[in-house]
Amino acid sequence: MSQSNQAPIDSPRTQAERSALAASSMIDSAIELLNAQGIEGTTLRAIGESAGYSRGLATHHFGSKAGLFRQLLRQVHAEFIDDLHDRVGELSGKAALMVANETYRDWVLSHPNRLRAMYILWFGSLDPGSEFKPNVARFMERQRETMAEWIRDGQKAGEISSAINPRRMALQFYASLIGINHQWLVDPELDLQEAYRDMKDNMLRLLQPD
Amino acid sequence: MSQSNQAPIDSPRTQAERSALAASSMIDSAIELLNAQGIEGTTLRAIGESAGYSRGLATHHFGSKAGLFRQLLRQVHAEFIDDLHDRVGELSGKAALMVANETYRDWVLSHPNRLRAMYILWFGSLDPGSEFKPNVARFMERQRETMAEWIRDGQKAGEISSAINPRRMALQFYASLIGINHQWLVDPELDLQEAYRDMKDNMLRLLQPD
DNA sequence: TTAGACTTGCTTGTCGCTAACAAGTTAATT
DNA sequence: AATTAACTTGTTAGCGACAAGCAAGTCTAA
Repeated sequence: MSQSNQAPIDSPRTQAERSALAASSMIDSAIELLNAQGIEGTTLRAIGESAGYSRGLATHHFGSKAGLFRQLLRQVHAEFIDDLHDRVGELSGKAALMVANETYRDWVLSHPNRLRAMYILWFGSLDPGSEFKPNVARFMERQRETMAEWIRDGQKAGEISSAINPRRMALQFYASLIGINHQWLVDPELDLQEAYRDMKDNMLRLLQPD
Repeated sequence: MSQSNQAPIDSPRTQAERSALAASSMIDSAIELLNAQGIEGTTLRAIGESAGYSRGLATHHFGSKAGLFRQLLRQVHAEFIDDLHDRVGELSGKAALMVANETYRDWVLSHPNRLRAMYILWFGSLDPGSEFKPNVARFMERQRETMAEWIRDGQKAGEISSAINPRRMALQFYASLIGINHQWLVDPELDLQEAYRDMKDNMLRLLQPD
């Protein structure tokens, strides 16, 4: 297998830089490998070597394969949340929900490999033995709570039906998101943008006060 | 690891019976192991031995781990479809959609291990290297098409809004189902029955003619 | 019916690969 | 120069997969 990344030509001066670069290169390699080969094909040896290092460095840095995936998820989760936060800004209620929908859709287009890697790990995480399932559960719970908060704001503003239970409706919305992305991963022919548009329309319809 | 199943005391007389019993015992063992240990922990050795046979029989029967999972899914899919068909009967339109929802919910209660094993494999199937992804994709596509047909019937009968695109709405409904089950698997504390009830209410609301 | 040939079900031996850990080497910091 | 951190290499147990062999069941012919 050819090396898709290379060790830096000018090695960084400090240990911290050297270490950080190695970790980040290996995370990037892992994302590419997850997209190309799946979880099984993403071996620690392949991660290290395709990042330009030895077969053992990934283990040394992350302790275990699960440790690496945990770190990978932490990073992608943080990137997504930062992006979402920037785009939602001071919005709340319906508007925030719509922007969140669009942020997801745009990630599919702009960072498809990162999103796919994240979902591959999410869906792989429900193995009873999985060590990073708690990370996934916590992230999803926080996302749902954020959505529920937006719904509450929208109710106060009168733009969302007060008959709705925010926490439960957030769960339904989040389920739609996950289910759509799953079906897209299983069948890449699926028109994801159309599905996102339909989901958005349905959400608006369900939120509307009578 | 103790053996949860045992080889039959009275060995069946014919080769065909012997073989069928072995295959079925190993599939059952695999379902239990998937629930207890996940995909990784479900080794071919454990499957064979916990069914009362040798470490090599699962490989011999199913060719590979993927082959075994393929067969497992084929069986569980068939069981589910049979059950669904029995319960839906001659119903169509809204009524059929509601019965399908209830059938799913009841499976969660009556065959939790079978359902969980199925979902573990579904979610594990989107590995690029997965050999049983096509099975999953085809099953889901057929289920969606069945739902779309019910929606079309409901539109003809005037009980479902004619503004709806059946194929696309079926995708949305199916996504909800998958997403809810995923979140339940990640967090078993989640109130699945409540989520199913909410999903049903939302479906009715979305289908309703203006 | 029954003895030997044949077929099928099952077990054991083995190989290459993996994750993980330990021990060693090289590079940076003090 | 001494110490610490980053990285590489050696090694082990366990995995899936395949091949070879053994045992149980089935068939055929006298």
